Amino acid sequence: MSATKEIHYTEEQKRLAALFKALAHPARIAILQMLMQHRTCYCGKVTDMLPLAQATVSQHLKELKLAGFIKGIVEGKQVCYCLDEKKIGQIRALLGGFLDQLAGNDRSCC
Amino acid sequence: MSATKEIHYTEEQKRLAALFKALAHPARIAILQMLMQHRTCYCGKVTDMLPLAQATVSQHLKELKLAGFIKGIVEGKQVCYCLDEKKIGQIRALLGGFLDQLAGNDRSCC
DNA sequence: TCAATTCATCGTAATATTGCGATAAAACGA
DNA sequence: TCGTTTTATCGCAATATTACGATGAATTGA
Repeated sequence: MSATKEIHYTEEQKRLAALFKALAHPARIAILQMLMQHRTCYCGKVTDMLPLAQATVSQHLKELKLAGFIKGIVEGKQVCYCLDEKKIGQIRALLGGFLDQLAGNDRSCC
Repeated sequence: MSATKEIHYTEEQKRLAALFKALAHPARIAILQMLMQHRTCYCGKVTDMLPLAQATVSQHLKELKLAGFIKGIVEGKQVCYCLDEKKIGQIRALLGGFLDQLAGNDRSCC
């Protein structure tokens, strides 16, 4: 086993992968699209619009929140979820930058 | 259970999620970055540069290929992997479009 | 206070992903 | 032909994800 084998992934690689992973489920895509379109973004409303139980939706919301895509503001009994525009801007720069590099590359070897 | 509960995810949501999932692992990010930087893109070379066994790398390459990011051209004993620029262009348009929508949104409710 | 509502968390089952060694398949060179 | 090299696939173990019902915590309204 060569020395390079010992090298771990870079922080950037781990960050990119984690962000992509947060988007790697149709339910989470659907939630984000929902938050783009509606103002009504209470957890219950989200649950109504997805083919999932409330506990499962709550879990997906938690993941999106952890990754920085959304924030949840407690409003009495309910929790209002909405897009975290500031963080999404940063995320988009990161992920978009990666995709641009990928597409902008001109090193076809085959 | 309401009628809306029966609704499945849209094809677009499933497609986006599947593409993001292909990028949701640091090893696959590393492979793509490697293919961006080097011309040498044989499977063995990729294996040398990752902290993974050959069988595992082969698996990751397969996933990237299935998702459309790379193609593998058999050259004698070896297989030359490289970015599939055409498909990556389409993928970038799709994923980038989603990210742009997400970021371009101005409906903060909180 | 009490019941109802809303959401999060816990425990758990089912499934998917990741990783590896062993092995198969294909091509090459001697 | 035979051994070597390169890559893919198989089988399996470990871990992670997904989903749900049950339950807990907080708030509201009666």
